[in-house]
Amino acid sequence: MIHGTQEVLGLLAGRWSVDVLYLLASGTRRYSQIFYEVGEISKKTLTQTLRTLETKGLVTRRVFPEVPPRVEYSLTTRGWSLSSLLMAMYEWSAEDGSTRRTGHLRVAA
Amino acid sequence: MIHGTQEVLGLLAGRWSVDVLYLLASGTRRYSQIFYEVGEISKKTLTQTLRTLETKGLVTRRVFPEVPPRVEYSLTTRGWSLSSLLMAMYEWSAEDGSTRRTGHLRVAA
DNA sequence: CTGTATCCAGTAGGATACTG
DNA sequence: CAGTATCCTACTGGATACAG
Repeated sequence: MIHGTQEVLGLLAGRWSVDVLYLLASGTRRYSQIFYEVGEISKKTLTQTLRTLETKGLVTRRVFPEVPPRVEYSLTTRGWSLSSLLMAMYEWSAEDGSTRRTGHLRVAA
Repeated sequence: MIHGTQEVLGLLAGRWSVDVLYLLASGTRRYSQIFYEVGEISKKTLTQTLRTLETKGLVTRRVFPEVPPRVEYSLTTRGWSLSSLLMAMYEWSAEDGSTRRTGHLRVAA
């Protein structure tokens, strides 16, 4: 179990993986779009992050042989699958937040 | 959503956090027990990991004023709550493994 | 037994400049 | 536009020795 869990965390390793994954979960993006939308990242790190995510089978890289070059990134099926886990983490943190404030779960009225 | 997700990943940051969490999920342990059961960790890093988990509210540290000293670590409620998320990650990785081999989910006969 | 103190190496990631 | 190349800093964690 430890191993499987670490495997998931390994997929999400790196400062920017989650940001990129969330961004691509809202649609295919070109390199420069990601670069600007994701925020403070350097090009070196962005390229590195994208390549790593590609190697892990989470992201697809599609090159269009044009001038100037165009490269589009999108989630693979596996990437989409993993994004549901990202949502689960977000939901846990939200629930954790209200639980820690109120001492119990807030139930809809 | 990114923020909440990163918060969860922050709780699990560090090479040994998940190992310690899983270990404590199987019961309270003394310092030296964790040290030996977790494997290759150094004492410095173990102490650091435990203190960090304590600060994050995932682990409780209980000191018994004896000679020689005894210190017991266990999960807090929040730690238990988070461990269900660890299980979700494990289950995703297991499902991911069979899906990637077979191309579809394996269903019980 | 349960740590601290000190030193050190490996790695992630930023800054900047350059390329096809 | 979509990267590479180079240099550099900060942080994580291991090794070892020492302490209460």
